[in-house]
Amino acid sequence: MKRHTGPKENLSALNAFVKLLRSADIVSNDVHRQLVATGLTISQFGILEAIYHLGPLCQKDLGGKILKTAGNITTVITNLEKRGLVVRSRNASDKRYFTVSLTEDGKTLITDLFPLHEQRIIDRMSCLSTGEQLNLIQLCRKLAGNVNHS
Amino acid sequence: MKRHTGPKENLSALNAFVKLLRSADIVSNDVHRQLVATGLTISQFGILEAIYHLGPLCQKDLGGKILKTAGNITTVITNLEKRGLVVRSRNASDKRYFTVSLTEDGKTLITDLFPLHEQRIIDRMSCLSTGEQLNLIQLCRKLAGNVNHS
DNA sequence: TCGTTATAGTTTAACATTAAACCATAGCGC
DNA sequence: GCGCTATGGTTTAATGTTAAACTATAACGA
Repeated sequence: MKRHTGPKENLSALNAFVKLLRSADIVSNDVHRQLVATGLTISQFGILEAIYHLGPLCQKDLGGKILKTAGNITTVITNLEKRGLVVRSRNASDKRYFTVSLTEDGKTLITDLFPLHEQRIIDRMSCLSTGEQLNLIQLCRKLAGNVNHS
Repeated sequence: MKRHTGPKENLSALNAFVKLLRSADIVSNDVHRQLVATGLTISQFGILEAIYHLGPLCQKDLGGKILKTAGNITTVITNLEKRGLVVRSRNASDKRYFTVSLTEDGKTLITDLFPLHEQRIIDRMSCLSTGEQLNLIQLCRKLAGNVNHS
């Protein structure tokens, strides 16, 4: 078990880090650019998408889904609520929780938007073959420390 | 040349997209978490690092390095200047440009911080073998549309 | 030279984001 | 029931972030 690796090994680690962050940034920008036209931010879209797929969630769980802090979730949910796209409701049995659900307007919007979003992702990722995509998924899974989950 | 691929191919594209963004997010958070103690934000660190490695740059180029908009660079540079870590100087031959350089304080700080930062990256990426890191670099290069650059 | 266009940077308004301090509710042990 | 601790959510202060409108300088063509 070798503790210190040589400069060459380190270079690939540094390069991989930089390339990973940068490509994720570029791809994310490309895919989300059109969101501007809908008046939604990336985080707002992420919240709508999460509830759309998983059903009503509490703010803590939503924070886990889009990897943001509790304070931030408060802000984003408040802004979505102002636009009438979601509603908070107190959980009766445990009053610490809110359950955040889509309104009819919110459901309509995300139902319209999601297929287009999905297609943009498919188009953007098409520069990789299916085999390369699966390869990338494996590497990212290892990096995220996520060994068994789908 | 097939235009429409089946649902299975699409699934891997969607999955790769989600995993890419999420793993980049997780890795970035892990590596940058300790920056809080230095009082620097990720963007501020990125600017210092860019000038440290490339020498004085104009704001436009700095924006290209950390992939942020011009308005944002103005803010970040202003905050770095307030802390005395960088200075703006007007370019004499073309007065539209500023050249942003490190002050002595800025140089000292990034010189101290960078080796630790580098080591954290190496440690964080060590869950991938060198071969896997090179593999990841290739895939990210393709995704970023960056076919020839190192 | 004048008008047009391009480019670097700033400003503005709105929202995002974080860490840290805080509030309220819940759970637990005595 | 009373503290203690844990947990979900909010608030605050500071900074980041964007798109869009704007200013200033430069480049270019008629």
